[in-house]
Amino acid sequence: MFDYLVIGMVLHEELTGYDIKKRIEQGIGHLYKVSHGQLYPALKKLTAKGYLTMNEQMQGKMLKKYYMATEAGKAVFLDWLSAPFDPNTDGDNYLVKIFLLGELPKEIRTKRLQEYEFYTQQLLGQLQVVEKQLSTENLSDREYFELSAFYFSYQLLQNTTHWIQYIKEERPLAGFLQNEGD
Amino acid sequence: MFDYLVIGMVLHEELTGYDIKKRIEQGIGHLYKVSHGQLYPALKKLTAKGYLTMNEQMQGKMLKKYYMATEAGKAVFLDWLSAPFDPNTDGDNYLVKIFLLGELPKEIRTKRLQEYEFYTQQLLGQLQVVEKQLSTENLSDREYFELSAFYFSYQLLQNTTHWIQYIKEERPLAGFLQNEGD
DNA sequence: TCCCTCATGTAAGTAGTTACATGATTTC
DNA sequence: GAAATCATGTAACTACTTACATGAGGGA
Repeated sequence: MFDYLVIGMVLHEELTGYDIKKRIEQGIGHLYKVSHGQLYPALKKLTAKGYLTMNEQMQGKMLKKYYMATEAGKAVFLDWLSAPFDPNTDGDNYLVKIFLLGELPKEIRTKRLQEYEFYTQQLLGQLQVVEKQLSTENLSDREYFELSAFYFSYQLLQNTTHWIQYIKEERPLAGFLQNEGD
Repeated sequence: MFDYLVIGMVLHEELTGYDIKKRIEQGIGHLYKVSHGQLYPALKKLTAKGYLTMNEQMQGKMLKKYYMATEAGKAVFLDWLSAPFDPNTDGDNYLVKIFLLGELPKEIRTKRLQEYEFYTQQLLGQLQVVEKQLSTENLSDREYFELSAFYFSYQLLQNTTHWIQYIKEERPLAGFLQNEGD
């Protein structure tokens, strides 16, 4: 998963390890952490496997290593990204896949987003059933805060569903946050 | 962190490993995963350290092991939970701490929630600055989906802030999801 | 001159997953 | 009688974090 994300960063441009880390952080850094102790060995491994090429360049006294995906790298990346949504492996970190989804042709992309949407709506339905069975009155402190975590999950799922519906239609992002209430 | 969560589950009642896993999953299972290959060794370790007691009981032909926190266990748990909010260690998984927050006296609890709120609002402010500098027109497919991930983070942070404000005041949970738009 | 960012790497240790392994109880 | 759930454990492997280690470049 992390390997695919790395390959996905260097499909169209040469980047250094440092750049790759920054790009990931700028996009999904609030929800996905990368340490450089994880990244540099991964770059080595992916280069050895033939999924990346490495191109050393001197800049002043600094030796920089620029990486880019090979054809083999692009192929395994697209295989991974094209695969149908699987709650077991994609349930967490679906955000990573969506972050990269622009690399897929529109038809496949839409299909994948429909699967994500279906999945989140199913989950939401399950939480709605649970929610109806809950008693939210006369709660102890303990119960109040335990339940608050449930409501947090519930809210998150609602908003995720809303977001997927929005981007599935590729509606303009500028209006995304304003339209919360519609 | 996981260790404290486990101790937190058995402060007031004896539970089996299996029960502990279920309780965690029911509360925060959508956002925090527990494997039993992680739990059973942890129960052993925490018992060896003197933070839990273990009490074996035969039920039919099944040997069940009931765990409960010792005074030492309760002490380290409360130390951990009472500690001021630290973005480095609590930034992720603040949900775990809030899940257990009912164990703290109201004053400390409120102080901790104010810290969480302050932190999320600061982050939100940062994202607002970034958002204003973004151009969201004439995006390539690639750029559209990369940015969509940014907006997801943004939305999440907005909702988290809203949620923290809500539970800080201990307002009735039943009304939480309805009041999205106010 | 100092500090921050850029830039790359290793290595020890920690944590976690997955599969292996087994068997009882309950529900349909 | 089959399937799902209850119940506990180990062990190999994988992944990740953290600290160690080094140094250049740019701006105040």
